[in-house]
Amino acid sequence: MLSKKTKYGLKALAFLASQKGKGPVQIAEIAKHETISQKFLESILLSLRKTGFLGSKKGKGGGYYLIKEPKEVLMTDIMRVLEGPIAMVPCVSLNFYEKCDDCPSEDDCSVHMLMLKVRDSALEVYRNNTLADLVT
Amino acid sequence: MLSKKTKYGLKALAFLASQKGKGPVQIAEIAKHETISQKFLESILLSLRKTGFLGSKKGKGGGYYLIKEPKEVLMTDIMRVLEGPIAMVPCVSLNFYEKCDDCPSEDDCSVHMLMLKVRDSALEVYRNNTLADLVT
DNA sequence: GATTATCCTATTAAGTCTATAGGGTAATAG
DNA sequence: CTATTACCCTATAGACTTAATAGGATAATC
Repeated sequence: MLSKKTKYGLKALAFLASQKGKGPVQIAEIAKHETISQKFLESILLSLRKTGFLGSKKGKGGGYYLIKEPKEVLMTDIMRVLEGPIAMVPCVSLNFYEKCDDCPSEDDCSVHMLMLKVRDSALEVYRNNTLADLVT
Repeated sequence: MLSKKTKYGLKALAFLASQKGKGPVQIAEIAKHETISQKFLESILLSLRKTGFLGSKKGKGGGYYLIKEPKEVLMTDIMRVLEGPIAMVPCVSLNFYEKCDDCPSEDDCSVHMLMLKVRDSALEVYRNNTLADLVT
């Protein structure tokens, strides 16, 4: 299940991409347009700023804006920041690898190979889509 | 994230597939071999029996056994029973469709199309893998 | 009829997710 | 310089889900 945080984050990013070139957009405007709790959205945008996707400007006329061109922003990078690992088990995660605590051996795990295939198929989608693809 | 229920269920099914032809296998034996809490596994096996994947025999010499040939059991069917929807949002789910409560319109949702692609890619993997593929 | 092993319900402990509260800080306009 | 605007940051609470446990009921076998 996709978390609300990720879903709202994606919607906000897509909205900002569609407003590209019009200067900073206020949280309140994004929240209203996408029907998202403003306070919750605030924390999501903050994390997107800290991870380098968004810039912000304070005070009157301030708001959030995209730093890169939508076409340059891969879905893999967005998803990892918002949702975390793309893999469904830590033992097949590229960026968040961990040994599964309930598995004595990865080679003997009947689930390992299947989840590897699922991860690869998801990765292919995310690698072939950018923020620009969310807008059109 | 894959739930423990699903992971344990898959491991149990794979073990039963590897023991195919040796008669019923006791819960205790499966739990020990896969290092799973026996009581928790009990409830998982029960749900797999109620959904037609496993048969069971009570009393001495009893246990669980596969009903179909491992090659005949598609991963799509197993995953839907154990994990639930394959889609990451209800609005792109084939078997568990629901309108997203936070979306006024699916056509205007920037996330919808992407999640459709992710679902399709996962489906392709699950449709091309059977229980037999977990064993080898 | 004693033993074995599945069947079934209820409950709890832990963790995560979503959202809210309440104020602090910086920039801008006049 | 001061009032206003809008982002910044931490803490916390409520709801929900998951993982696991407890305790016994039921059915089959020897």
